[in-house]
Amino acid sequence: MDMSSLMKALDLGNTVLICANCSISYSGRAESFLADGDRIIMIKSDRTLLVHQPSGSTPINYMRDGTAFRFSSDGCRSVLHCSNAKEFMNIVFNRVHFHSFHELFDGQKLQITGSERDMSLMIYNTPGLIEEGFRPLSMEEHTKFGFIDVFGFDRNNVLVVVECKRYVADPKAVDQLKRYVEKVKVTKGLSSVRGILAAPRLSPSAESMLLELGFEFRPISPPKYFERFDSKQKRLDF
Amino acid sequence: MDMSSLMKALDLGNTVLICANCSISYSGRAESFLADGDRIIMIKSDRTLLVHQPSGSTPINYMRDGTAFRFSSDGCRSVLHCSNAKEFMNIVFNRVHFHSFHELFDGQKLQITGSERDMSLMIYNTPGLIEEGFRPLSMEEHTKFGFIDVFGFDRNNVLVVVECKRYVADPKAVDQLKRYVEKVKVTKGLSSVRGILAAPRLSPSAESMLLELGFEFRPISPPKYFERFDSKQKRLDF
DNA sequence: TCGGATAGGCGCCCA
DNA sequence: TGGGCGCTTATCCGA
Repeated sequence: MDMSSLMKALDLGNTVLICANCSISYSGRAESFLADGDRIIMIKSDRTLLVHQPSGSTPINYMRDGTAFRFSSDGCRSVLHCSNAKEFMNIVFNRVHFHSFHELFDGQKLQITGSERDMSLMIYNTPGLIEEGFRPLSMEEHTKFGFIDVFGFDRNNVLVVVECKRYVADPKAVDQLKRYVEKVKVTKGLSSVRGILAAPRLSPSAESMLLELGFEFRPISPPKYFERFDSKQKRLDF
Repeated sequence: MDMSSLMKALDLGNTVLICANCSISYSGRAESFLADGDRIIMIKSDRTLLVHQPSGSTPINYMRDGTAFRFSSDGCRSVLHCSNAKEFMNIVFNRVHFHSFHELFDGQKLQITGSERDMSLMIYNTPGLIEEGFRPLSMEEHTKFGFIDVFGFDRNNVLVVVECKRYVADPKAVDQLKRYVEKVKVTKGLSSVRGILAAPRLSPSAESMLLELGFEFRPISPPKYFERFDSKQKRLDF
């Protein structure tokens, strides 16, 4: 591998692919070592470095954007030294199977639907999903009461806090709902505030926690969630 | 790009790299679309697919391991159809800049220190980090009381639950500690159990929550954490 | 920049 | 396989 051409490619903002047998040491937020093996190394134009093993979705090692790179060689082996403000990584190459540089143009962002926010929006626009007579007041109230997903009154004018989860609601979700309900109680000086957890489904311990706290569950899925796979789910078009 | 050779490479368990201008549609756990741009596509031997833009550390699109791939072409454009049990993805190629296949051998796992578990271990082995007279009983108790990091008695034989966080402890960490303390109280039938949060630092709202609950904070960092960068931090050698 | 929360989170361990 | 949870989480969004 021609080191100077690689460094030049990085300087030009190219994206670099290297396929090599190497070992990797990391020190920073933690410390790690990865013994010899074949990996794919990707260095992006923003100086993010990713090291991928031949299986798994997450990189086995990585450095965040803005990393500085330097090559060295002790005759026998070449080493890629990577560093940023708080971290170091050394990649020791045994053999480079392959490498290439690419100038890539991509300014696109992912357009996505089916997030937790979309779920909040659906409930806000169709309050009957929670119950007859539910009147949402606000969405994503970041100021007075924290980060409440949907917030409103029930038919008896009792305040309701709704927490949405796009997948199985677990104990953490109940913790979170509880925290928001407490916050609203204190802020508003109320003794009674309802807590409702809206999610496709509840985990067992989340269910027992919810019961114990006197909170409620609504089986609701994010819009478009699995619409193609679960024909039984009623779909609300927005 | 020769589609049949690519499919053959995948069948052989090779790892595939493609650099191409493409657009991507996804439907499954959510629904998304990514307009035309240059990306790096990686298909691993376990049939994980990753799509990387020229910046950022996370893939912009991906399919999990065990995905099935099929190519099609309508004369003008070729399309890679990806599917697994619950998800679909279509990658529509405008132009393939480059592609290659690699047979990779890597059975190595990352050896890492500085995790939350290492922090628990450090406290378990050096109880004085919590306070004089602290006697740990168990670590990572997964059975009776949940997932408590460190669990023990103080000098007055009062039960102590310690929750470790390797970075800034936030409101969720306090929620978690609270949940464990409650669980122990109920399980053991005790009225008084101490809760201690061990972390390098506390977020503001975590601090006020902790205070309100009568819990305590210990400024402790995971072993080796930033040892190389923060010379002011007292280091305990293990 | 910091704080708080979500994520198509992923990956690991254990029942 | 599903629950529970840590992560060198990353990323987004608002103050």
